[in-house]
Amino acid sequence: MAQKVSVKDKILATASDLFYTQGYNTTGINQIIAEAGIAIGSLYKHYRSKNDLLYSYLEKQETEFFINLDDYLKGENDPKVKLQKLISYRIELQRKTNYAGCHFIKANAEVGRKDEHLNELIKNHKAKQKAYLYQIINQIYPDHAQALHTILFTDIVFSMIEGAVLSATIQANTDDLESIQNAIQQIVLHY
Amino acid sequence: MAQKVSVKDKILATASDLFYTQGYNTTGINQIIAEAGIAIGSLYKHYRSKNDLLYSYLEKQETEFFINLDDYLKGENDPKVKLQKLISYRIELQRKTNYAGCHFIKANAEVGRKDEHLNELIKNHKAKQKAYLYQIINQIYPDHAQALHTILFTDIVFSMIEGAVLSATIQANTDDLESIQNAIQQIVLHY
DNA sequence: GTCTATAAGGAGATAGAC
DNA sequence: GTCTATCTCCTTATAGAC
Repeated sequence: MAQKVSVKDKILATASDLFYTQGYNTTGINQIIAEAGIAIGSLYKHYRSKNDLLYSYLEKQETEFFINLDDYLKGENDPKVKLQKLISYRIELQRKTNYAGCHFIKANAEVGRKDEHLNELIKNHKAKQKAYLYQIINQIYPDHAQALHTILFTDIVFSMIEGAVLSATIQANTDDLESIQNAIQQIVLHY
Repeated sequence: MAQKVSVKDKILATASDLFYTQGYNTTGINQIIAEAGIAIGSLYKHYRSKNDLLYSYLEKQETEFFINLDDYLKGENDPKVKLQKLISYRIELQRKTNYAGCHFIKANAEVGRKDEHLNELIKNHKAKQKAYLYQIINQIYPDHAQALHTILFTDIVFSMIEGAVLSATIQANTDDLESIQNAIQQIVLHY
């Protein structure tokens, strides 16, 4: 069973790349089939519509994001270092993708809340990211005896990361991501 | 000189509203002229292209954003209160616009850095926002004798605001904006 | 799986009459 | 300023032959 790279996977890989780098609305079906080197009949055999392709793209990103993050943090036990590395993970991702930003934020800005299914995918992803962060911060401050409670600290760190990733897509650099990494490091070491 | 509302202004107002609420790429020229109740000939008499309309829209937003912010903070002298009110300003803006987010971030996500002129407009706006914030924070900590330097503190507050505004567009609420307002309040009061 | 043809509609933009 | 006509091109999606 299975060829090396199935046609279905090739379609999704090409569409994903185009949606991410040049946007969903400005990517046409014809461009997808041309760059994937497949026939239009094959595309509509595997995917009902362009919208269906968008969902599949984000569902795959959702899975891969956390698999790669787990892999990146594997073997690290100090939660303070984990938090630093979580930001390093985002920095490396931005550099690798030429500062293309977060897949989900981009889709949100292009399509928005009109599409309920899409909005659910995006909200779920962001909730998972926040929960992941909470779990690390809770290990740093297990007794909650800090100036800022764990939940509130998670909220502000989450917002910082979101804002700094956004800034990377505008400025085409990781300056703000490095700033917040530096500041969070200082906060965690001193308090 | 001047009618009550010039045709040129009406075009820009309609286009601005549509670009902001439903996006630039998904808004057509025909929709703009229909909702503005003007003729297509008039549109192209005042604006060279749809792209030209996008620039004019953001240039006007740039001006209005700071005029309204100045007005909102007018009469407030305590920099700590100013910082709180600056975030309240963003919270009110999001509630008023049904959580449509930041005009510039949306344009950045839809068009991106491909359009150099657009990217310049966006970078300038964000730089001005940061400078505005820096000026307030510098009044709070004029001697810099704090754990976090003024520049670094400005960076993280800026990222927090950006991230929390973004979150408002995804969640259709101001929870994260209120969280960061709360946290910043605590930080400023205690340190 | 491939190919081509085509439907049905929308896009941005221009030109000319009034 | 208004109106309508039109140009050219592109869009998503379907159908059928091979």
